[in-house]
Amino acid sequence: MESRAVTRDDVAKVAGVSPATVSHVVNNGPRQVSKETRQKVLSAIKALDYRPNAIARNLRMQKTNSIGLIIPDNKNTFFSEIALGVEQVAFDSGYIVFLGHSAYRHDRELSYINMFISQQAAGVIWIPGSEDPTAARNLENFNIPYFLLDRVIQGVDAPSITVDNFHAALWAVQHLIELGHQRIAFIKRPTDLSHSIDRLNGYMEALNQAGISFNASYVVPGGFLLKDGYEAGQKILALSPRPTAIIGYNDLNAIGAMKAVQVAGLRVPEDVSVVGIDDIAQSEYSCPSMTSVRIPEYKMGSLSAELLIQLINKKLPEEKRNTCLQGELIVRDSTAPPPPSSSD
Amino acid sequence: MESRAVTRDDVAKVAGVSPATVSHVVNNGPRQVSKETRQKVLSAIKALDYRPNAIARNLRMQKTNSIGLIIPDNKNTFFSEIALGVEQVAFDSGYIVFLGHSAYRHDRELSYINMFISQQAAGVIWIPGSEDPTAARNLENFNIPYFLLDRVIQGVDAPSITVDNFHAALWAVQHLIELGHQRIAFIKRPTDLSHSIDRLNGYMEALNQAGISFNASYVVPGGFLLKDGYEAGQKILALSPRPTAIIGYNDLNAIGAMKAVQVAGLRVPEDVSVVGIDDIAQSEYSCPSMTSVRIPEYKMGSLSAELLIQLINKKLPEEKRNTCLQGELIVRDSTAPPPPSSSD
DNA sequence: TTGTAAGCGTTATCAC
DNA sequence: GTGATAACGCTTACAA
Repeated sequence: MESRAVTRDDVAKVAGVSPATVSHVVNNGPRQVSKETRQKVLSAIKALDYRPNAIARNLRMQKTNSIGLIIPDNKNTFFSEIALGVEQVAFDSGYIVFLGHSAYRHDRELSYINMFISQQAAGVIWIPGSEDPTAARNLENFNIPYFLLDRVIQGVDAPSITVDNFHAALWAVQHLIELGHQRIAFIKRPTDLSHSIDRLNGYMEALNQAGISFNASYVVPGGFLLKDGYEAGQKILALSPRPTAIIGYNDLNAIGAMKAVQVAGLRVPEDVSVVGIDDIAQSEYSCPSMTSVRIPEYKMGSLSAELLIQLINKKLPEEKRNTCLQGELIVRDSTAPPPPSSSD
Repeated sequence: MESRAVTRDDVAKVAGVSPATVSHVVNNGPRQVSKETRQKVLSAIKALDYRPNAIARNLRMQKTNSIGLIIPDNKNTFFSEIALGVEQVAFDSGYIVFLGHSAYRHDRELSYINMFISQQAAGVIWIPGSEDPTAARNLENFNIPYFLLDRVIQGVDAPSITVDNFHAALWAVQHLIELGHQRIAFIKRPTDLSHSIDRLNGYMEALNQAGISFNASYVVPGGFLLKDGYEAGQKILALSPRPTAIIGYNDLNAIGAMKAVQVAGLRVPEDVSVVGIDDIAQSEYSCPSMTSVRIPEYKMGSLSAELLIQLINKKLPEEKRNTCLQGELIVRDSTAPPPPSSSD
């Protein structure tokens, strides 16, 4: 039962050929094998149910076909769709994906990077959960190609795929301003990273362009879950004068904020408009009155895998080294805002 | 730049000791190393930034520390939480996870199983997307321990962690019957697997126990996404006499059905009650009036990894080979149903 | 067209 | 307490 695994030499023995010939049949080259010999080898392989040992192959070839992927949290649909995109492309290209969660912690990030180095990963795709450049430097020291996703790290000049977060937020605010809103609240990420800072900057720039003065109390921190948005929404609704619109820095907290509005007995969008940045929670069904700036997260994953594989094969064109994807405004609340209240 | 990787021999040379000694320092044994020698080795390791090559180690040891995981679809929160649970436990135990998506297709499932065999995975965790036993047989032939998650395969006697789907559905229906409902519709999985059959059986058994005759037209197929539930909900609302309650075979299609109810100008739960099986979409915020039977999907993932590792180490107690987890009824709509319509 | 053998970076079994 | 050396299963240059 607990018998030794079938190796290439076993196949060679049964087929009555040399081990090298078996290799050349298995790999379809680089040497020619006569039709007759090939047939003998193939039937021996089938008879023994021989599976080439990828570990031995990897050691000999000094390279693997595995790609390391680190995302902060697979519970967050934004990241799980990215992981899906990475896996699909990797699979189609014969790569296999190691999945790690950083939980936004740099020590876990670093552990995974070090594991990937040990495992001789062919490349790494990675959504940084912190600003620490150590992990990136490690990969560089070991010449492992990598792509940063969604966020960049200050001082690290690496291949990356990001989203134009500045314009995503800018468009969201402009949309609301066009509808006549003046008091626009913004739920921001509690601990800032490059992408959340960009969104906040887009928010401020849009206000600035419209000549609306910035009110710091309208910027409320909140996590990215429904309950976080709910709580942030409650804080926002308690402000005076009450904002007439809320932008969530992601779609889930926007939906949570929307619930807070409804629970407070107010209507969306007649009393308070809500806009989410990103739209993975399928708002057209769950929140038909919520406008969103849709971010192509699946595309981020699939594209990053595609480009990483090009990078591994040293075929990545320079102009694709840093790609920035645009979000798309999906308008679902065309209703005009309420008439200005007395304090305006 | 493109220099050869630092190996154990390089470290030995710099430290002025033999390669074997380096190994024993790196692995903390099995041999004793004098404090002085150890220090020389450690500083050489640091100076050269030496990382042991896991591939070479795996080949020599004839085993790896990787676990293969196959889920149908990472976009589905149910599966992505499972993946999260698996990864957390694996990481804490020093294992690394290969992630594969089957997309419910057996050919992809089989491809991944074969990749895992090639990669000499220490174990496999796997949510079967089909009833085909081939993949399971393959793992058995290669003595790779595995756990089936969420579903079982007919004719395959394997370690498994499942959910008591029968009672999950039974409780959902009993809850509705207690509220006075008689016409209860059920959104079922379009293509049946063991777990969805169990849910349907639970539905029928509860009706049976309550002496309510089964109405086949009240069982409507629908996928597991919001839009699928929305469409199934529309079909259900068009039935005559109209059901007063809808059970979704998962929470997302239940939420979709709820939207259909609202769009039709009806109230939830006064006109139509909705119950979802599972509750990962955080219904307390997104659908405060939807009752759910919560299924512990994170626990499924973490427990499966824990037990798989025990199985790998031949320490799995027989009684833990097949575990069935219970769902939990979360009641959010205590409102009584509308008075019976004329046709009753 | 095929066989032989070196070597990938480890661990483990020998000696010393 | 330490140093040589034989595997592990494979790819591939070199012989035949």
